[in-house]
Amino acid sequence: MNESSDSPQETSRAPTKSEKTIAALLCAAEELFLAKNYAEVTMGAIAQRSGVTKGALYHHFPSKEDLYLQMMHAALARKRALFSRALACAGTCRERLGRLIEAFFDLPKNEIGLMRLVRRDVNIFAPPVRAKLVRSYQSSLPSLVEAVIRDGIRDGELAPVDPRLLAWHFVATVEVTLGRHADFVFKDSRAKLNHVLDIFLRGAAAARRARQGALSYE
Amino acid sequence: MNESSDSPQETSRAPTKSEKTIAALLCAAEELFLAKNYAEVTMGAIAQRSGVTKGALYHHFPSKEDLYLQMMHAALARKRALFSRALACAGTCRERLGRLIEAFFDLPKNEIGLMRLVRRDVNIFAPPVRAKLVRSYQSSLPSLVEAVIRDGIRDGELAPVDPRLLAWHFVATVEVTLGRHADFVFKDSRAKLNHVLDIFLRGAAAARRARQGALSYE
DNA sequence: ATTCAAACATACCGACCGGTCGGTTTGTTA
DNA sequence: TAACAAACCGACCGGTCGGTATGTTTGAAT
Repeated sequence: MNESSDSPQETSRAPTKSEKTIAALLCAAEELFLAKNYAEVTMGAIAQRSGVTKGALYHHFPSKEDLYLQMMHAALARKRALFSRALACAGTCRERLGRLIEAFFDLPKNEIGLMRLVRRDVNIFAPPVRAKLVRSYQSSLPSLVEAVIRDGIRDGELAPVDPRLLAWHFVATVEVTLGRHADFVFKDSRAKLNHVLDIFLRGAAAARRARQGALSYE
Repeated sequence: MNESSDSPQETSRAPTKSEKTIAALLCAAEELFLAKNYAEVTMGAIAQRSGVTKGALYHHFPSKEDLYLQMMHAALARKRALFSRALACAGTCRERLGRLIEAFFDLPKNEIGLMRLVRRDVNIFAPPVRAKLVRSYQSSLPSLVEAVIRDGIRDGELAPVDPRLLAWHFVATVEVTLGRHADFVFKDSRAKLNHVLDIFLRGAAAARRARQGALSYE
């Protein structure tokens, strides 16, 4: 691997040959890991799809696991940056979460798929690696949501429930609307967005008109 | 395999030697598939844990995939029977769903784990098999919930949202409370139960006399 | 007791896959 | 253009695992 020119702060210079290869490998890995199970994706297949050989692959990545993790961490970092921007604006909790969902639904299919993939695949790695992956995922979405929810609770907009737990509920609610059936129920992503916010904030019970003036909890 | 004495209607007679072996194999498969990833569980390991050899295993099950599927289908059938009983009682939607959650939380750890396992592993099978697995899971829990929810909508207790979608939201809400963090937040499963019902029915928004005076479960 | 099929055990095969290694190309520098 | 290192190739290895072939035991019916 070449750490020589890899700095955490990306500068936009002309891409090296090596960098282009690495990018191609990471891209191929994304597609294949999305399409098939971890165990079924072979290093040979990844190399082949990248137009290089296994030798070249192992020149840049020390192992299959490392390739997967680098791919996933990069993907999660992209999401974190995107979602952070979406949540940066001021407004009510509902508005900010709406922005987030909007950004999420506007993502291309494969990018959304990666967010589901990581939740599916964490369990196949040993504890130390798994923990790192979980943290990476955590910081890419749930912890961002948690911050917004914490604000919402502080401002009396949300019920005083454990913020992290609420964040997970929110993520879970969004994830439900990613299934095929949801596409059948809602005509556009705007409808989905409102549905998610309504379900998460107001729940599934009926008779939810009069909720404005009531006392808050305790 | 011996289909000779396997009838859909189980009669309680003395278990054949072969049946005991099959049961041991299925049991071992459960434990191993729960503990490790599908690809990492070897047929040899399953046989060894059952106290037999690979030859015996392949005498009863034609393939690894088939063994996994039989194991999972049996597990899901158990759940379906249990949950059906829990939902059979009359009452409000909230009460019936409460019964269901109760039954769910009372399940031993490994049985709960199997419900999560199937959602994790569906993606590793080819479409025809996957579809069958999905249907099996679907009928073990979500479709039961859907029926209750349909009643709730009919009676004006729930908002007129697509019942199937609501059922998935409910399942997702329950699943969130299975994490480690939830055990840290709630002291007992009774607290968890009320939390799930509150979140699912009323949402996360404040401005509601949430827990105290309201009609909580039972 | 004989028989015969089901229920196992043992040894093995073939395929695959992650990873390695020696050698070759390519590009850069002096 | 000589020299050197990074990039890359492709054949190969060690090991594993699903699955099979074949022999041996059990047990119940005849």
